[in-house]
Amino acid sequence: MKSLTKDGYRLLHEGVQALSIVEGNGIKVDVDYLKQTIVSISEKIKALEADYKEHDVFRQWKKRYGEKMKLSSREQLGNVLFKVMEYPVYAYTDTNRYSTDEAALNSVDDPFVNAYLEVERLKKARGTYLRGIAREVGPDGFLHPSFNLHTIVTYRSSSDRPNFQNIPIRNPQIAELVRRAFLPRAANRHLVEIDYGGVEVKVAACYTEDPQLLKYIKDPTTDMHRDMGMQCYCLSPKQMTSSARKAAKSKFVFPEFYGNIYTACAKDLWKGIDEFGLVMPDGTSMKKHLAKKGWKKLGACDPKHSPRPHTFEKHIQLVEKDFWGKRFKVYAQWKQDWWQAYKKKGWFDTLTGFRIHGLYKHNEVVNYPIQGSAFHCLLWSLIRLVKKELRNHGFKSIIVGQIHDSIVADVHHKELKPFLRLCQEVMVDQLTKAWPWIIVPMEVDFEVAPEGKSWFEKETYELN
DNA sequence: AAACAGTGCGCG
DNA sequence: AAAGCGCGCACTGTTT
Repeated sequence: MKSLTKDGYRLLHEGVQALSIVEGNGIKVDVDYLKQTIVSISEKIKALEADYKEHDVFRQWKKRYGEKMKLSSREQLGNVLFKVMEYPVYAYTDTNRYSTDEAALNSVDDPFVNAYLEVERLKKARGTYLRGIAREVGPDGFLHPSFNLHTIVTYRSSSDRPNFQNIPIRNPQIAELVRRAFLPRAANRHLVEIDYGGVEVKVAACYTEDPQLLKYIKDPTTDMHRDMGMQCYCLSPKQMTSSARKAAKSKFVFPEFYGNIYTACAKDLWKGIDEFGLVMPDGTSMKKHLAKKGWKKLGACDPKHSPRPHTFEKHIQLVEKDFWGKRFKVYAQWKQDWWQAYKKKGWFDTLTGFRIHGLYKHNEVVNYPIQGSAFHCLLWSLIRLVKKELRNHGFKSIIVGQIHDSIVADVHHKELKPFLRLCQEVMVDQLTKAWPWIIVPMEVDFEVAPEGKSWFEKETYELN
């Protein structure tokens, strides 16, 4: 990090100061719950592993490795499945070993792998999270994760000891297991999360000034993810569902914005049909519906070969072409121009006051300014709240963490509404005034856990 | 024993 | 133009 502007320097300097206060505040942890849960999960893992012996894969594994057999060795498992038992190889790693991630194991039609994946999920929760948190928690029952600003190439932040920015949430069972350990610091307080809605898309619109993207953001009657759901799965407005919207958002729109290509998107959208339980309103299956539309099977999804006709892959190739060629063509042009300018100069500037020098790939050059500046919106607001507003208002409520586009706070019950109002004023009104390059409306969403209850129990909260 | 590369997986 | 971006952490297997 050389060549910063004065504004950029000041943001990081004050950011470090504000985050050190957040680190000092810390988060209350239910240590007894952690201890008990580690024990009960260990018993569950033991019981599940006892059933392994019934399976052929386990017997073959034992036969091949004997004393050296290790259930935690994916390399051994890969050799047993793909070499010994000769299941079809799903993929290879960078160093030409058998790929044994979740997708590769799911491709194997054997009951053992389902049990194995379930146990591995529990072990991840126990090891990285329950034990990881228990190891770092202080004798007073508070956790003080570090937040770093000076080591991240994109100009976002990171967190460690433990990493507070990757606590499970997507898998509801695992989320409950881990998040029940996080509590407010007193029975009359709430854990609260305030997040910027769609901030990366909004910042992308500020850089690219794409009129279509701006319209989607400014006109609340439009919905980009809904439109893309209809297009990807060939649905009419009446056939469209919220699950198809979610699938399109996470499997097409965001990946495309970050530079993924249609082959990978097609594969994920196809997988998403089962993952999101997508069916037609009349009960017919989504795959049958797509076949009727002329897309009969997934296709090879190999970037080296062009897609075969009547495949879903072919369809998504056309959707992608429309996405960048028609729908967001100004965004596409911006990416080209931005990349060309970088190649000529050797650096690029962010809207938040940084000049980024060095050797970067195309996707990095077009993604970093957007990811970095989106986080800087959060950082600016956090600084203003921690170093100024919360003090001036004499609040007992404090900020205890930060997750890229959201703030986690420990809030006194009596201060709940004024605290949220203040956050909204800083994160929306004050920020927009301070940074005139923000040419779209910002918004924040609130989640609040009941008084004295854990982080797992947070719920959407309407401020009025 | 410590360090390293590789793999996998949790989050935004 | 390249074939999504970033981060931290646990674990294996190998080397120092």
